[in-house]
Amino acid sequence: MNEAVQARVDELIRRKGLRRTKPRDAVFKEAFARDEHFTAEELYDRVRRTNADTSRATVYRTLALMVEGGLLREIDLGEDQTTYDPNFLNKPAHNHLVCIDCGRVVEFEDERVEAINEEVTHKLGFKALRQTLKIEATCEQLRTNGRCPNLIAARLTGKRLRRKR
Amino acid sequence: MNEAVQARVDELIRRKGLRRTKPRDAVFKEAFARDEHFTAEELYDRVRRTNADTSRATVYRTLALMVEGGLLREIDLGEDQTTYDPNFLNKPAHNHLVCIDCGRVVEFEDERVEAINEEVTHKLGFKALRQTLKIEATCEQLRTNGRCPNLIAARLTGKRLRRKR
DNA sequence: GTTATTGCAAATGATTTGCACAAGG
DNA sequence: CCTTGTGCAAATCATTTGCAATAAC
Repeated sequence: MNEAVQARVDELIRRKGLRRTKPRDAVFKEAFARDEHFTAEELYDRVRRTNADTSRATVYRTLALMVEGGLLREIDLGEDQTTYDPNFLNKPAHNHLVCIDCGRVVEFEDERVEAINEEVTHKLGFKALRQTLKIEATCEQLRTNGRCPNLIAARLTGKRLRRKR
Repeated sequence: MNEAVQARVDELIRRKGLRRTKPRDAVFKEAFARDEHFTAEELYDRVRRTNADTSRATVYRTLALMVEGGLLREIDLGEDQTTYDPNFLNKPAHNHLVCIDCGRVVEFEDERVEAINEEVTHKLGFKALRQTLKIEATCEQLRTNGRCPNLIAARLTGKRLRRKR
């Protein structure tokens, strides 16, 4: 959790008149410890490693707080569980490409997409607030070489590649 | 349900070796009776009006069938329930703008967005399969006039405007 | 006749919530 | 102190599933 994030957390605490508590701080910290997306359960597991008495309820409650405060964004990766993205503070308008072969998620930015979005939205009589572009794609490497490092890694870690329980 | 949709349904039935049943046909028919998005529960209600003995289970099962067969797409409108969009057969690459003031959803197409998506995706080493762009926006009419017909209508129908149970 | 399909009710699973106790300011 | 925050367990609620009965082909 860098200074910029720290500042946003502090501001959130202040603005909402919240109290500083150990469990909540542990969740804040863990959420921004890496730039990876995570589910509530994954974050819970991570928090528990250093803070064994934190409850799921607190994790969920703090997640809701961060989303409402604009620190975190919920993104739709086609999973049944909600996925949280901690990278919007650094890259406020980034998009996601999801590989349906290996499940890898690549973030990318492109100001042209935004410009067009703004234009279209304005033409329709609205004012764009935020946007999410998700591209589902297949892996060229896999198609041409018959193999892709991410797919191999995903299989090794037992990662579930397609949606639904 | 027009001929084109009918043909796709027939093809799905044939390709999967499914049987023609009354409950299932009722769901197919109702799903494409209008070009509006719907939730499973809404579709269930609509189906029940003409086919009072159809069960929720069949509605869910048929929805899954249509999604898998590419007739319907699940879209993320920020609701807790899954929303289904029957318009991808006619407009395979359309996008959604969601007004956070009144909840109205506007569909739009723009080939420039697609072109850029293709380019970016290719550059990243993937091949785009499908994409979803969701723009969350505020209503200019509401901001300047202090009122917007959709918001009034939404309030009248008791439509829930923001997410979560 | 077989096999797919259905409706029902029970199961599932992520998320939320009520409540009594603990901790922050 | 006086609230806000917490953990726990129970509640929710959309969706899925097992199963015996029913309908396709």
